[in-house]
Amino acid sequence: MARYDKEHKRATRQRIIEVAGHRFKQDGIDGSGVAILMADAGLTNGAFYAHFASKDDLVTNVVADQLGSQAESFSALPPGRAGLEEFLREYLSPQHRDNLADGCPSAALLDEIGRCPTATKDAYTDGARVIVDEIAGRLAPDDPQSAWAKALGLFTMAVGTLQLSRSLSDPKFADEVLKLGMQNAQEFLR
Amino acid sequence: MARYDKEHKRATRQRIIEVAGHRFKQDGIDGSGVAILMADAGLTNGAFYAHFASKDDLVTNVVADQLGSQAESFSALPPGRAGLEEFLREYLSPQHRDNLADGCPSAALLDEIGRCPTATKDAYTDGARVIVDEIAGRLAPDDPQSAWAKALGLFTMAVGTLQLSRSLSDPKFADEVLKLGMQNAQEFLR
DNA sequence: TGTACATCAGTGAACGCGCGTTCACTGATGTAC
DNA sequence: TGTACATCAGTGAACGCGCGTTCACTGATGTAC
Repeated sequence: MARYDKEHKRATRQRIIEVAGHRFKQDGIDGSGVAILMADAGLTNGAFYAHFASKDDLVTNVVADQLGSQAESFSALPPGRAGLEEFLREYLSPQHRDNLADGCPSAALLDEIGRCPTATKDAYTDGARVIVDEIAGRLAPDDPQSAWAKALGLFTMAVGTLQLSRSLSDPKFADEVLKLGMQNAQEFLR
Repeated sequence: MARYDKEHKRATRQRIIEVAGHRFKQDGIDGSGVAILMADAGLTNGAFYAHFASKDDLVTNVVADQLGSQAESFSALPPGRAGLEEFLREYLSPQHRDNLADGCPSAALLDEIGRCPTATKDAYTDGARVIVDEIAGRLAPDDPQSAWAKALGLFTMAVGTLQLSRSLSDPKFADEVLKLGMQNAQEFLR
């Protein structure tokens, strides 16, 4: 029935979602037009609407995908606090700061997501819950509930620290912010 | 010599900077066109370039103005830690979360500022230094240096917490995030 | 095995619109006499 | 005091451009016989 492999269209759609994730984080959501996203995916702009109802629809899918990937990346880490500390060390590194496109979606997009329609915020809400759960579970494996405040503190401080370091034109100051951010994070882990 | 009061043009320029601050925080920098900024100021778009060299130039001035105002607002607070706690209580309130336009420029614009040209980041860098200094001075009046890490932790966590609360579609979750954020902030103040 | 056909992912030009920016101009103002 | 003039902050139409979206179409594919 289908002219192409059943998977073909699904794979293309997924490819668009992934390149859009990179582009959005690099240039912002408002700053990334549909035409360039499609060019990134090796397609022309007209094909976009065979995959998504609108740019907003894509944004919602990108947010879900990005948060999902980030949550998944936790499973590649050593278990418990050790893995969390490793995550934070990479998170608060100059490499992560200087590589917007491959980095944390929250740090790159959080204040734009705050202005997005409800559907997009829904996707973000679901994704954020999973990530904070994961952090809390590593802080207190026996009673994650009890560590939710700490987990939230770690998450928000890490996001804020990365954003701040990215907004400083003085490289020494920017590096210092990351270093002190890691110091504060370790305070949370104690 | 001048047809109008010497202060007239300066006042208009300042009015544009202030309404642009509100609009940028509400709709984002990319999301706010020059025409609507000028309409907000009660003017037409053509007059813009008598006051600023470009939109980027305005953005830089807005960032400096916004951070300066925020720094100034600290002087209206009670001295020492008590004032800091009062500030944080207002900062992490649902009212602040739901009032983008009058709120913290960092929470509303930080990841957009991270993508701005150097001149804008310079303005942000100067402004941020003053604010973190202010926080550190309240944490450790005798040796502000020693409290810089803590001050930075408080600032980044507060910014991240507000941004997160604004991005959640579940109102209970969003309120909980603010509550737990204040709990974490108090941990820093101890 | 070879040919005619139906499918449909993707093309690329076009839509109206708002963007940042330019510019010839207007008209209210303070100054000169 | 009253009139002609110079100033210049602000007007509003226009520029080329990229935006999100639409649509008639192409052409590679798998199917039917």
